[in-house]
Amino acid sequence: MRTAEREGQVQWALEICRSQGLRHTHSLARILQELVKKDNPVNLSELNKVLQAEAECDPATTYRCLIKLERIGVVRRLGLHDRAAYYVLLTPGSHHDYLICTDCGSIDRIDMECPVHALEESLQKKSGFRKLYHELEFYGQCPKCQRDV
Amino acid sequence: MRTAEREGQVQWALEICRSQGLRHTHSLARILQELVKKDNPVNLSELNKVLQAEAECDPATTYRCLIKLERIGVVRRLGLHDRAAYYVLLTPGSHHDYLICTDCGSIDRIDMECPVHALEESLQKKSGFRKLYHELEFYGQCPKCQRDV
DNA sequence: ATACATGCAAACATTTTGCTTTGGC
DNA sequence: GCCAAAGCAAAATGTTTGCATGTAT
Repeated sequence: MRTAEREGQVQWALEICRSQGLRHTHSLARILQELVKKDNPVNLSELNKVLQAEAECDPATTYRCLIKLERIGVVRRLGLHDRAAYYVLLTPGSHHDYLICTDCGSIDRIDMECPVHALEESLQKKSGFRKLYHELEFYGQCPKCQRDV
Repeated sequence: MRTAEREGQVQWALEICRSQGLRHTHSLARILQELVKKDNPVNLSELNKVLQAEAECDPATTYRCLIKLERIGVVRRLGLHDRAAYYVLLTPGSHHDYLICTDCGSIDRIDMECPVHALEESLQKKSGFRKLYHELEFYGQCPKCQRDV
């Protein structure tokens, strides 16, 4: 991804934040930048490793920011197998499924057409649930970890 | 599910445990019984609420049992959204996807043909991952929680 | 000026481990 | 009798909250 493209995503997110009444603070901007830069689910401690190291924001702040961002629909929180919660930026039209190694925990985005969209719609009608979305992850042992046994 | 059927599942699981070298203890049997009875993903604290109350087994024991059960392929650990680890019995031929309420946390099993199986196979070839399986969950707001707003 | 956001520290929840004792084989 | 499993208690990990202070609007 090009720098300009990243910058655009950050701007897009900040725009939504502003329109939803969040204040434009240094912490918020930095968190969004990191999320865009990683371009993959990240958990709190990973984020904090970067941000705290630079004394740019406190873990509690990161945590609270992410909650707000989730509430306004800018990020999504994923429950991957780890004990930690993971967060991804929800840029428009971007939905991703993941391939995760049960041994080393590596997370790869799967580039394929998601096969679940159609079902999601019919399920929404059948179940009466609202605001439906899904999470799809494949787990297994990655090539590297197969060798390391 | 009928009692006899349940009993059969427990026996099936115990059989595998034995063949894999696990000892047939009271705790193990009780944990399997609970898992069969719930017939839905359960987390540690739910299990312990029942088992500890009856002084039937210690949380640490439950925890360690589940790890063993997972290792030998009798249960699967799921990473649902509330960050507690959930466990389900993996009876042969049973794969389930879930519909989960983001508000109250209710977990419903979805009775539909899983649309991901075919993809799983091709992904296994393409990625070089081994022992691939997937986890698919739909999240949304259930009818009851829509009313409660 | 006001309300929201931050930082720090402490509280919580849950999982994981160490060690001694018990009990299945 | 031997070794895996259980029980108890403590450590580790990660999340969440309280409160005083700072800062965007």
